[in-house]
Amino acid sequence: MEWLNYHHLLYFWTVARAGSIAAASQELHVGRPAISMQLKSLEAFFGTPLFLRRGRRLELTETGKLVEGYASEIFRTGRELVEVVRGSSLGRRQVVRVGIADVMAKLIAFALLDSAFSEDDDVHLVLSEDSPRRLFAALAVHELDLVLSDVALAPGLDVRARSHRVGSSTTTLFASPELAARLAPGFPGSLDGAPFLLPSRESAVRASLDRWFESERLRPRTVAEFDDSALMKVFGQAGRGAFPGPTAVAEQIVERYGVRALGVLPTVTERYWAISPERKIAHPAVARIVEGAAAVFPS
DNA sequence: GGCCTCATTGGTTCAACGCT
DNA sequence: AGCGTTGAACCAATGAGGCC
Repeated sequence: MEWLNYHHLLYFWTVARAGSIAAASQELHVGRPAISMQLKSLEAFFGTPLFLRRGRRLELTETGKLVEGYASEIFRTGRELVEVVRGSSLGRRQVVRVGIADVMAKLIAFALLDSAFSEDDDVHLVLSEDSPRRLFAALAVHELDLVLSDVALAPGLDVRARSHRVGSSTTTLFASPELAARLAPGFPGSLDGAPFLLPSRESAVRASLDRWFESERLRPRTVAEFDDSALMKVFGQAGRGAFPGPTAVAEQIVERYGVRALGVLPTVTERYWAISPERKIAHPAVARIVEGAAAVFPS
C-alpha cells in the first residue's frame, strides 16, 4: 500500500486548525501556493476532497473532519514521544505539572504527592490550584500531567484521560476551641442553627454534607462558602464557624489550626482521584505518583 | 567507492485571475 | 483589499542508475 505523506498531513492539519491557508503559511513558514498544492496532493491521495471551498473560505468536509481527528492523534503522539524521550534523558530532571482541585484539603494533596517520591527521585513538581473544571481543560491541552481532585472526570467530557481512585476519607467536623465547647454537648443535635463554614456547592463533599444535614434534620447557619479549603480553615481557626475536613488528616488539622474535632460523620465521605492523560507512552513520574498515592488512604 | 547525470520532489517568487 | 488558486520559471536536495 502506498504510504501516506505525513508532511502533507501536517500541512492539512495546520490549515484545519489555523482556519486558512494564509494563517497556516505563517505558522509553517511556507508559501501559500505550496500549501495549496500539498493540500491538493493529499486530497488526490485520499481520492476525496478534505475542504469545501466556499468563496475564499475553507470548510472541512466530513472526510476532512475524520482526517483531522486522526491527524490530531498522530501529531499528539509525536509530541508526546519527544517529551518523553527528552524528559527521560539521563541527568535531566523530570518536570511534572500537577493541578490540585482548590476544594481539596492541602494536607491530603501533600500526602498523596509526598508518598510518591523516593530519595533518589529527580523530579521537579510544578503545582497549581484551580477548579476541577479548569484543571480538566488544562489536562486536555497537555498543560498538566496530573490532576488531583475530589471529583472524577465526567464521562461526557471530551478529555482523553483516566481517573484513578487513590483513596477516600470520611468527614470530621472541626471548630475553634470556644465554639467547640459550645457545640460539643448534644452533638450532632447542637449543630442546628450553628454557624458553619462550608465548601462551595461545586464540591463533591458539599452534596454529601447537605444530605447528612437533611437526614439529621439540622439547619446549619451558613456563614461563608469556600472554593479554597485552606481559606475555609483559616476562617474556622478564627472561630467564625464549624467546618468539615477529611478524617484521614484530622490530627494534622487539629495540630496546625488549633481547632478541635467535634465528631466524625461516617456517611459523608470524600473520594480522591488522580486523573492522568491517556498516553501511548506513560509519564514515568506520573505513574509513580498514581501508584504511590493509592497506598496512602486505602479506600 | 567515487563521480556524474538525470528525474523527482518540494520549495521559492511573481503574475494573473476570480471571488467576497 | 484580502484571500485562494493556478501557472510559469527557477532553485536545492535527494535518490537511482551508469560509468570509471
